[in-house]
Amino acid sequence: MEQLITRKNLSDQVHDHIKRMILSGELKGGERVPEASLSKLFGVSRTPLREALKKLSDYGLIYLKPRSYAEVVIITEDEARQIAEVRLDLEILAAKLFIKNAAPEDFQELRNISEQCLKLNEEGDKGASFELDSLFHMKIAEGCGNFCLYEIFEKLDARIQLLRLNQKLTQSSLADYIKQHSILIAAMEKGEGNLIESILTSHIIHDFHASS
Amino acid sequence: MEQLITRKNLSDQVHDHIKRMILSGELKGGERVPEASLSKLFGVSRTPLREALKKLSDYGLIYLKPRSYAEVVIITEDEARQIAEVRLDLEILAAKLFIKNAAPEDFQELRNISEQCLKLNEEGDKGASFELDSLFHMKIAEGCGNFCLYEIFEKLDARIQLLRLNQKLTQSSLADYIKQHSILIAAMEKGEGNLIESILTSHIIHDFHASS
DNA sequence: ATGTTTTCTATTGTATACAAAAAACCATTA
DNA sequence: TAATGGTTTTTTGTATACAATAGAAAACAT
Repeated sequence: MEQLITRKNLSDQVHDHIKRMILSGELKGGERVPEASLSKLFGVSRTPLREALKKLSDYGLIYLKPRSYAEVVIITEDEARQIAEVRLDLEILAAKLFIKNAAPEDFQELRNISEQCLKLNEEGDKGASFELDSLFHMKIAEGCGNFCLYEIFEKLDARIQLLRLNQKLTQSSLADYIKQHSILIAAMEKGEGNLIESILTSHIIHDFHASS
Repeated sequence: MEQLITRKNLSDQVHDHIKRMILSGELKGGERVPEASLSKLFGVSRTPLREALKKLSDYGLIYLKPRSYAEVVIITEDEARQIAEVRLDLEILAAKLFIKNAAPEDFQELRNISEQCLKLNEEGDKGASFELDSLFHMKIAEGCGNFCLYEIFEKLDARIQLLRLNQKLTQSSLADYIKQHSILIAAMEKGEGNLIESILTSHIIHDFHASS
């Protein structure tokens, strides 16, 4: 956690940069990611770039074909289904732990994020709205008090964001989706486990169906 | 999956080797892992070694203090609790998916592993017995048909094995633990969800309590 | 024209050299 | 003696050069 402040080494910077390029759609699925050209683009040597690519590969964002080229992954429909399956299970766990461990401020933060997410969607800023949606779910993972679970969410989140890129959602359908966040918060505050499960189930299914 | 066959690049070999050194206790928690001396030990340059260390760091086996040294992680009691918490949840998910997706041969394989695991413990070969215990749980993750879940298990498994090193368990207590595998298999064959949950709960709690 | 072999080129894998920073050491001082 | 400051040493961060291999292109045979 503490190196988040000092992290100035090129590997991590490059990693974050390429990650953003992938998640913004600048680098598309299937596109090749040659070390040489990217290192020239960023003005760094191949060493930190290789380390960045390896990490991206571990996080499932690029496919590192050994002794050959690297390319941005394409998430198949079946993989998306599997990710949603695991995600639903873990979101339920995270929400239940959140109830036990979160402070009132954490709930307030969720409300703020949720409101802003909805507002950004109304303003038509899809990209920023997506980011806040991710943040909403990550905040639950953070507030649940289980760092191991948070790490798993981090890895899943990258691939979920990648899936979003291929979703063609209308603004109103997205609004419905985002509004579920408030319902979830309410259910968590009341501690109603069954309700949480059903809300999340419909929430994640919504997410998955939109992508397939 | 396919590079498991061809993987002959030094980074991965070194990674596996160091991982084994850590999980066998040859490299103890808190011990420093300097690049230079290890690269000399393995007869490779620092480049593949660095890549191996980065990966080990991503898998939570070593702590890479930026611009400083690397050391084998020490899993605190609280972290162990968190890992067990997530693990229990995911084992239940995996077992339920296993029921739906596994072939009869998969069940047979579980039985074989479980039996051999028990035998090795009776023979006093703790290390090999532990390995088969890990394999048992990994086979469930493999057979459940969700690769994403399998990947998460892979990461958790490394840390769980590390925890085992500090457990001081008697042979008979271990035998009790291993015997629960057969009960779990039976419950999975009958498809009794509630029973699976209670078995796994006591199984994982056993694991955790032994480590704290 | 098509399939196969061969050569070439582009790209990754590895080693090494140098730069930068942190940790360890030691002398100095209050 | 404990604390402090500067110096040395160790260790990591980065760049670059060379080796090896896979993919692409070209030459060849059928």
